[in-house]
Amino acid sequence: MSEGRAIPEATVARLAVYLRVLGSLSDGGLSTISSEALANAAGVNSAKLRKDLSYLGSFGTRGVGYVVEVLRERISTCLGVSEHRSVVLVGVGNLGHALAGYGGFRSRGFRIAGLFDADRRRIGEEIAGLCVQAMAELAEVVTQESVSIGVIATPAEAAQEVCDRLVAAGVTSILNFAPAVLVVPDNVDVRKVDLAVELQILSFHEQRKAAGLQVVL
Amino acid sequence: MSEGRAIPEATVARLAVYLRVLGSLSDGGLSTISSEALANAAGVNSAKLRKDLSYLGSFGTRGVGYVVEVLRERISTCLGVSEHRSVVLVGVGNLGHALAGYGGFRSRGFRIAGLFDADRRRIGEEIAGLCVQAMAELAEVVTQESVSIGVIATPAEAAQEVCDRLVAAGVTSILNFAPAVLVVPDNVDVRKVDLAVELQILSFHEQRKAAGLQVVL
DNA sequence: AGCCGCTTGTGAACGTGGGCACAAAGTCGC
DNA sequence: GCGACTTTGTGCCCACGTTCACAAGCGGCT
Ligand SMILES: NC(=O)c1ccc[n+]([C@@H]2O[C@H](COP(=O)([O-])OP(=O)(O)OC[C@H]3O[C@@H](n4cnc5c(N)ncnc54)[C@H](O)[C@@H]3O)[C@@H](O)[C@H]2O)c1
Ligand SMILES: NC(=O)c1ccc[n+]([C@@H]2O[C@H](COP(=O)([O-])OP(=O)(O)OC[C@H]3O[C@@H](n4cnc5c(N)ncnc54)[C@H](O)[C@@H]3O)[C@@H](O)[C@H]2O)c1
Repeated sequence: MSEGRAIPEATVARLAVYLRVLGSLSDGGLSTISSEALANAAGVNSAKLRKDLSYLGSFGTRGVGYVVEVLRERISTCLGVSEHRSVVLVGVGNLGHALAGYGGFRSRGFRIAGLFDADRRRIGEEIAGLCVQAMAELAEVVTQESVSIGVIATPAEAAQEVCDRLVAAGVTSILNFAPAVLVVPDNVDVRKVDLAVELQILSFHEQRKAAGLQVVL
Repeated sequence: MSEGRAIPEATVARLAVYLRVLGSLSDGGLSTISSEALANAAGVNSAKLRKDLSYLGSFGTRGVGYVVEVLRERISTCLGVSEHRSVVLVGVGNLGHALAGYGGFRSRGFRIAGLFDADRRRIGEEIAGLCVQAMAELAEVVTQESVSIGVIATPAEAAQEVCDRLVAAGVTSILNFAPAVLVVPDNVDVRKVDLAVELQILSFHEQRKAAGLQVVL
């Protein structure tokens, strides 16, 4: 199966996980790995893993497995992180501070090209070697540094406005931490992370478990 | 369709979103809402929304829509957040601080029953009215306060160990922010939030868009 | 060189979820 | 009270994703 084939959304998400797991493994000095072993480490079914990898071409060796370095290379390229990709972060409050200082960004293929906030008092503050800038400078940084991804960590009320400014500046992918539904043009991708939603899903299953016990009693 | 029916995972996730959107709307004084309007606000298809709600029973009024308060009540109950549910947070570093201070927790049905860290220097520190406690006290708090959900915000290396302690203490749902695959018993649910994975998924689509342009040129 | 055992890559079956389209059921105006 | 209009609830079908199972392929051992 060659490169040009459409890769399912679910597969893309797992590829990112495989890449992370391979990162830990190759530190361990392992040079090849079987689908079974990698699948275990990633917490998925081995057939699924093989099918996922088959979308990238077939470069495993039957009877042996996959060469770790080739695999990493292949997945990185597919995900577009074989060289660092630039992101901007808007909203440097509680959450924004944590994100700005987070090393996992860089080690997994991203570079923070700028921090932005609307609050004058925050501007100029230095976090992890970067200065917080005014919103007015957003467009220039996005253009200058070829930023394609924007992260929103402002309050929900400001999210749509910030989103619009990011899109106007040329950003075509947005990761939104604010609990708000964003409206964007067709060519822009949005992913959202809502902590409360995650907890509520867990809560739902707790509810179920409790109900199950009731029946047993 | 009555209560006992199995609710699809995808529906549960959306119910949580509907609940959030209803929160903003009922502040607006609206007493009823049509599936069309709510679907728009939540960014989904109206047929899908109606099907989702139908799993909770049929309590809409044809020709009118749904009574906002009834709807909120119904979804809250289904998700098990009609009264506050207790959670503990382990790992009060950069991310943990932000989470501990986050108001969206409480307003969406959760109460932080305890903050825990392995670092002696962090113990005793007060955040949002709660003191950081030693890991040794974890089990007691979980039991005492009927905590069912644990949030892990420690480094990846410590995640499995922390997870094991949470499970041993009686926690049956875990939200994991550490980039690590957790192994848990069957009766325990795990959800993970991995920022880098989210960014890599966006990056993949950027890659695609760029490839599309190449073809055009 | 040939055979054996291991692992990949994938066809086919199955299950879940999404969306259309419409009948059923209610409201509102007259 | 009746008819026109609105909106729900859902049957049906299609697309996507998961899992099983196995033939094909490769390395290593004799
Ligand atoms: N803190 C958490 O742990 C957490 C967890 C999940 C989700 N969230 C969400 O993330 C978002 C940020 O949370 P927080 O706790 O960091 O809030 P915060 O209030 O501490 O920070 C928000 C920051 O955004 C800035 N801001 C406000 N309006 C802006 C605008 N129009 N343009 C640019 N910057 C603007 C503010 O100046 C502030 O610095 C919120 O939507 C929150 O719901 C937070
Ligand atoms: N900071 C971010 O924005 C961010 C974003 C995404 C994911 N993450 C992940 O979240 C986790 C925490 O990130 P962070 O930046 O807050 O790290 P951090 O180092 O600032 O905080 C980690 C905390 O965990 C505590 N800890 C370590 N081992 C422990 C143990 N065995 N038991 C209990 N507590 C222990 C430490 O004392 C520290 O307080 C990491 O896994 C990181 O990869 C962080």
